[in-house]
Amino acid sequence: MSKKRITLKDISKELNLAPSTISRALKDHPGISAKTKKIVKEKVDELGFTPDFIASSFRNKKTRSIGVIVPKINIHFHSLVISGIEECAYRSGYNVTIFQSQDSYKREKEIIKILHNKMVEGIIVCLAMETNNYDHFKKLEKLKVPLVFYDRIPDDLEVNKVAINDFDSAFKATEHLIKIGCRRIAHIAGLQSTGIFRARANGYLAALKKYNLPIEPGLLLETKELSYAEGVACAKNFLAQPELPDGIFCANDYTAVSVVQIFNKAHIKIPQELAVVGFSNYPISEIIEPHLSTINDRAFQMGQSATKLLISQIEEENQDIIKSQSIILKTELIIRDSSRR
Amino acid sequence: MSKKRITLKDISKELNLAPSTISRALKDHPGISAKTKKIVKEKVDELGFTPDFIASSFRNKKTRSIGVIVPKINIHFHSLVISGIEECAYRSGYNVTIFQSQDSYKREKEIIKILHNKMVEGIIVCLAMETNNYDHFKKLEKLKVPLVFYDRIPDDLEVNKVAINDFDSAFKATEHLIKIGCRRIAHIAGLQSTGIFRARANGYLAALKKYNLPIEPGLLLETKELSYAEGVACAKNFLAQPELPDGIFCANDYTAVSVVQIFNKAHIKIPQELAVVGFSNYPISEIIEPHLSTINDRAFQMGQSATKLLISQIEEENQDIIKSQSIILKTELIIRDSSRR
DNA sequence: CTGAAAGCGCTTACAG
DNA sequence: CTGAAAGCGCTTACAG
Repeated sequence: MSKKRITLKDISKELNLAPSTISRALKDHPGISAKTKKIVKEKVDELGFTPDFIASSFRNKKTRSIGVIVPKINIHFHSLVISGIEECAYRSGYNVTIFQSQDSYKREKEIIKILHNKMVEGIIVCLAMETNNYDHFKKLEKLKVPLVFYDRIPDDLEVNKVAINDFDSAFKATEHLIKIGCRRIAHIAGLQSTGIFRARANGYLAALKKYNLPIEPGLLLETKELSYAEGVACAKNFLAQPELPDGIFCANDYTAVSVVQIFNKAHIKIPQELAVVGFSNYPISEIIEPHLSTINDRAFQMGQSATKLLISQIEEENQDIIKSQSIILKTELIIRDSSRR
Repeated sequence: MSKKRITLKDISKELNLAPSTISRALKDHPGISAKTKKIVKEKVDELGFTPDFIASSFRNKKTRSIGVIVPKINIHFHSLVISGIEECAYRSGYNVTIFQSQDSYKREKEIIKILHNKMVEGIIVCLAMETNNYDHFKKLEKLKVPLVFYDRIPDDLEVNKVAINDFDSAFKATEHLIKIGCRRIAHIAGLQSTGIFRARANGYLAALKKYNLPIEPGLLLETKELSYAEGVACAKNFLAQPELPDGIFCANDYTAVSVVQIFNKAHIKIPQELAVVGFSNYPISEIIEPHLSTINDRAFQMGQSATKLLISQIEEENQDIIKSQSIILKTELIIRDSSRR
């Protein structure tokens, strides 16, 4: 499609040297004289030659490219993870090819099939919501394609993974509410069939238990996707209860924002009468009034760690001794006005 | 790295057929008997063969892969555009390799160099903030690498581009404020050396002119990056003026949100005493109270259109007759409570 | 309808 | 320090 590319052979003809010499000179191969290297590099610059990357990928069986499968790119958390992936990959000389599963199991399988065609040297995945069969990943493992999961991770599979400790984070958040004096603490939870949301709910429950606070089923509401609208519904549910909660820990920031707004409208003072903690440290948490206490979930670092881990596996010489690694990132409780008393 | 891949040759040996026959059978080539196709396909399924994509890319000089350069992935607008790009590319059988320029001219040039190595068949770009020299793109054009720009576009270059009409959109927004009765309308503008922000400011000015409203320099404030914090500063500036504005059109939603919050705190009623319109339809515009009127800037469609345009250029047989195309997407003024009287 | 052969542009083991 | 040769796994023009 473009006009004819310049090849190694063209350079070799121009200089009366073998193509192999040109190739080596360009790679600073030790067994080539400095003089030869110099004239080769000059000619290459003059003609604007760049080696054909596909040809050399083909020859080397190395594409220096990694695949990433996310549910949706336009979710802030994932866009931050991708940003961390790209940043780390770029510095290491890899490119990032990106796919959206749209939370569909079928599409995830299709993508795996495409990626398996060896265009990538390794894959980073956040599972689709629908996925609960992992055979497509097991196939990849057999072919020794390095694989790293982040955030949503296959339940009981020995895999490389990067995650935060959702249980601990939820425990910390709930404990914080207890320590500032809350005694009737509610939780807006994500879908309990998803591991991370179950862990957050369990962390909440564990904190209540540790401080001998009663556990009331009516104060733990499960949502399907932690949407703003679902948060509004939960907040109204709490408001309608005979005794109001004095603290709410929400499994994400969107639902926490709805709680803040609905209770504001009901003239219940935040944080004096109701303290609120969210989860994820979305940009909105610093904009809503009062600013929202939340858990920094380290999305950018998650992308970086996943990439580092993946690349280390790709470049590991002895593929046989590789063990699956699990990286747990430390989260941080950010205390802002919504829970500052 | 993986165990030995199965190749065409392996299949051909198993079936006592020539590799060329296998290759053709798999592509449903007309000159192969249905019977042969059937046995080939069965064997291929049995052995789990998939053709080596790199080898065929190398042979065909086609990677079916497009490159995308965005300033930063974790900006909502860009993540939406990328989402549109991925969606459209996936349906057309292309993959998307993504790079962040981090708004650096130097890095943008490096990326172009990497991409030029022919790993991609075409490129979609949103210029880095710093970029005002386009030589690196001109080089690509000479090599006939299809190129499409979106959002931030080289000033006076004949290129393929997808954008919205910023002037018209700003005009519409300002006109809306005038029609609901505002007479002292301010504008929080983006950096005026950037084309799109200049166009928005000009649209604002044109609307004032058309309706014979006075143009007061003190009511047009330029910011560097339309950040939330800059919005706060502008809002305070307006509040300190002897006569307050009764309408503000902001060049993005973040600054509009700051205006809403600062004026709320000063007990100025929105929309009764001050009407506000933002730009971009960020998720926060539907969360902040009162909900924000804004311009839907069609980010997802922008990604889709850019991809369609790029692919049409890639697949155009006769590369010589290609003219650069310019697609302008229609924006939509979304009226919400912040400007509903 | 099928096969033999050449070649895409590199890289590397081998030879000198 | 340099070169000749083989080959990565496909595809396609040519021949039959």
